[in-house]
Amino acid sequence: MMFADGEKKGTRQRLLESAAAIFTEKGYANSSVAEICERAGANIASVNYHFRSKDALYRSVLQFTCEQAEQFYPFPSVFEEKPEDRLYRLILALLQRILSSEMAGSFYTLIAKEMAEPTLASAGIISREIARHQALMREVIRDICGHEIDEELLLRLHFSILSQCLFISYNEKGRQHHLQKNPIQFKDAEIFARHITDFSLAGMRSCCSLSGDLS
Amino acid sequence: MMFADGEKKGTRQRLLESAAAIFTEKGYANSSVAEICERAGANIASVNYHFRSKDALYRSVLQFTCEQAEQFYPFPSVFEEKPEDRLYRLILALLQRILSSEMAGSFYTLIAKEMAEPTLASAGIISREIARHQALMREVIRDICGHEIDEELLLRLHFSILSQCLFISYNEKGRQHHLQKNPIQFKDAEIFARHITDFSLAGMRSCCSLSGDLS
Amino acid sequence: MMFADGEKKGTRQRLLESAAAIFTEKGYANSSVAEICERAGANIASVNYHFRSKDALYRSVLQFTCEQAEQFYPFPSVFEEKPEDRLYRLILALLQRILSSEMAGSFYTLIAKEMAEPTLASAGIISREIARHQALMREVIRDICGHEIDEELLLRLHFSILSQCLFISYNEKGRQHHLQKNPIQFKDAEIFARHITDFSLAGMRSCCSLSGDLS
Amino acid sequence: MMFADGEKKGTRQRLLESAAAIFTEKGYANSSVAEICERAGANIASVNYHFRSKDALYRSVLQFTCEQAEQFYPFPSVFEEKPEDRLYRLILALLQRILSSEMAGSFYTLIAKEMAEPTLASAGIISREIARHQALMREVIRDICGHEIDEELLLRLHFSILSQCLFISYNEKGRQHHLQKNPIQFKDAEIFARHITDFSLAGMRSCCSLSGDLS
DNA sequence: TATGAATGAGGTTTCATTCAT
DNA sequence: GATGAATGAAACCTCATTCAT
Repeated sequence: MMFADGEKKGTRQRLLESAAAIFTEKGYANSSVAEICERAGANIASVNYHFRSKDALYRSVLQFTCEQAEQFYPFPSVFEEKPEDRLYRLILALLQRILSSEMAGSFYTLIAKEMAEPTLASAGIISREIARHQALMREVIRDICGHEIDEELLLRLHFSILSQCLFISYNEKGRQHHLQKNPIQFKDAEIFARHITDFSLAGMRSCCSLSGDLS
Repeated sequence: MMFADGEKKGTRQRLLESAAAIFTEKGYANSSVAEICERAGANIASVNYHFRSKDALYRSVLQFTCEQAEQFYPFPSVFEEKPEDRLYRLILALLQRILSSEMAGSFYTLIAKEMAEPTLASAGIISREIARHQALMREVIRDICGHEIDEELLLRLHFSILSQCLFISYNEKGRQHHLQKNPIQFKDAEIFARHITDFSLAGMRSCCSLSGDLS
Repeated sequence: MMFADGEKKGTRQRLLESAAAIFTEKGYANSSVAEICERAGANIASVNYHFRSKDALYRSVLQFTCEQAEQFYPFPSVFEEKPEDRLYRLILALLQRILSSEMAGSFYTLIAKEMAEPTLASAGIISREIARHQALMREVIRDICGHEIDEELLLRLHFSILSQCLFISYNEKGRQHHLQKNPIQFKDAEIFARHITDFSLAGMRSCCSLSGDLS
Repeated sequence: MMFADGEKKGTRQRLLESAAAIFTEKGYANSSVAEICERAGANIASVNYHFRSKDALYRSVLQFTCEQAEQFYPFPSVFEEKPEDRLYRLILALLQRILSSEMAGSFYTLIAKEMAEPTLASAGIISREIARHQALMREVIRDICGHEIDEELLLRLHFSILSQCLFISYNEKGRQHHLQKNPIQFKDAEIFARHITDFSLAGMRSCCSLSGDLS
């Protein structure tokens, strides 16, 4: 059922947004169906009515936040300018997807939580989406390092870049609590993207030439 | 009551080890006292007898795994060889602490989980230990980049290195499930440490000279 | 969902009545949620569904029995006959509230138990209701002893009267067991009210004139 | 086992005193064996070792506090002065037994709690001791009202006096919390005894003459 | 004589889910 | 299409008691 702008959102949609926010904040295990319904102003039975189970709701949330992220902060297309700029744009989009408060929840924060404490429920969509992003990233890395790059090295470079990006999601009460004085905000996205890009560009080039020298 | 080496361990110790393993595997919220006791071959009330609560048990596990890590894989002392080698040793020790299967659980995996989904119970020991490791890392970075390095940049460099190390802990069912074909094993620690070191050394130097150029 | 008179009561109401009876009989600490649910023919989780906790159920029971008492045996209005008769009616109403078996539980028996072993949960409603009854009682005492009566004396007279009334609640297995051959029943209420009134009237007058002589 | 003055008290004695204090403060149900042992500086198994069970410890505490009360504040012998003075002394001794802080616990406070929430464990000693005090009280009442007094009336007069005395024990957190501004202290015992005596003397005389008139 | 360790029964509470309307 | 009531399983915790030394 679709609503025109300004019309009242349906219960299903409100549940989706409420759940997205709460799962993003607390993770799957620490979120209760009751709390999600309460924040959505819906009946406690509505989750099971609309989604069959908490588990299925979670999967719907992954789908929903994934689409939202794609819509708000699309990844740069492959056919663009210099690879260095594409890398920056790719990293920036990732950070924005994590730090933005415009969306109901953050798909990539959920992904980061899934890495730490996987919910078997997630398998499908997360793997698919990561693969999609990975393909873009590998393309960029190849453009920078040369297409003859070793597969193992490619995996590791992707790993190094991705880990820095997802680590950004451990904000507020997690990393910030132990490491950071001030929480990282959306407006810092560009600065951090710049840093990660520069850091990683140098890292990539160095690793490639080392590897090249050896072979 | 004291036991000679090799003799049967006391219940408290078995609980500690069982809990370390289970918390490391599943995280705090997904672990149940019943399961911990069962694996330890202990009565379900024994957690309360020995530790007062699940929460306090968790804190004891943090303490225990922290000490174990320090004992098995100590960080390199400050008074050592070249800074580049010290960086490598620092990173290697971290990866070993995460990947080793010799210990009952992994303190740094618990830290990584705490970053993703913080348990307020953790505050003390984790902050303290992170600060300790951070101090060592900052010292190395300063030795490499020069002691006049900007504080903001120092924070970001530490962030970039640490994120790669902790991300290694998202193994088995997490990252591995979505990213990796094969789980990372203890024997890979040196390879990965080498990679992260090289990648980060280049990143650091590049960021420093960029920063230096600007000033 | 509404029920016509005589129709089956809702679970919430059955829980309230069951809890009122059991708390009145055994006190808070000796009553278990399981027993309350069993007597109400309800699931053990229903207390939490309807009242959130045993504690909150207890507060609801205080409220419920208080209203019931007020409805069944209202205190005499201030604008009545001679003060001596008002005193009698006030005391009688109190005893009836304690001894009646028409109501699910006895608010004033709960109050008496709270005096002996206070539950911090009770504070609000009990203090309020006691203050209400105290105001009525002080008014009567003043009418009998003269309005210039000393505040200290007023407190003590109220104390002497109230203590006799509440002591009546230590019935069945308490006082009766040690002091009384036969339990005091509802039909004895008038006899006892008569006794306490006469005893206290004489006491009040004597204390007042003694006090008057001194001044 | 007896100890000379100044010698270290045995565990059994320390348990008795600790239990007396805690039972007096919280009542049987709200006191835990663990807390009693802790306050006594004894092992948690010591209660069962020395007394067989919590229940048996409680009975020992009743016995112990009863003897202590008798020793510190003996009731006036029957062969004394005027009945009015004897009544005063009887009431005063009761209040002192309740309010004194010299003793490890208060037998009469325990009695008052037993009235509100009887522990079947208590039966024996409490009935016996109450009967003893009742006999003294009845003797006094008879001396004042005349020995031909009606048995029913005698019971009621005893009831009226005793209820006022025991009500004093609902101190600190109970009655005081709802009724009293300041807690009643040991030094107030005489004032209260005076009040209860005067109040009750007048009540008794009035009830007797009323009863006499009727007959 | 005494104790630290351990236990089992039972308590309250949480929670996802199902039922009946 | 939606909901308030109800439920069963399982979680954590408390506690008096017992065991083994």
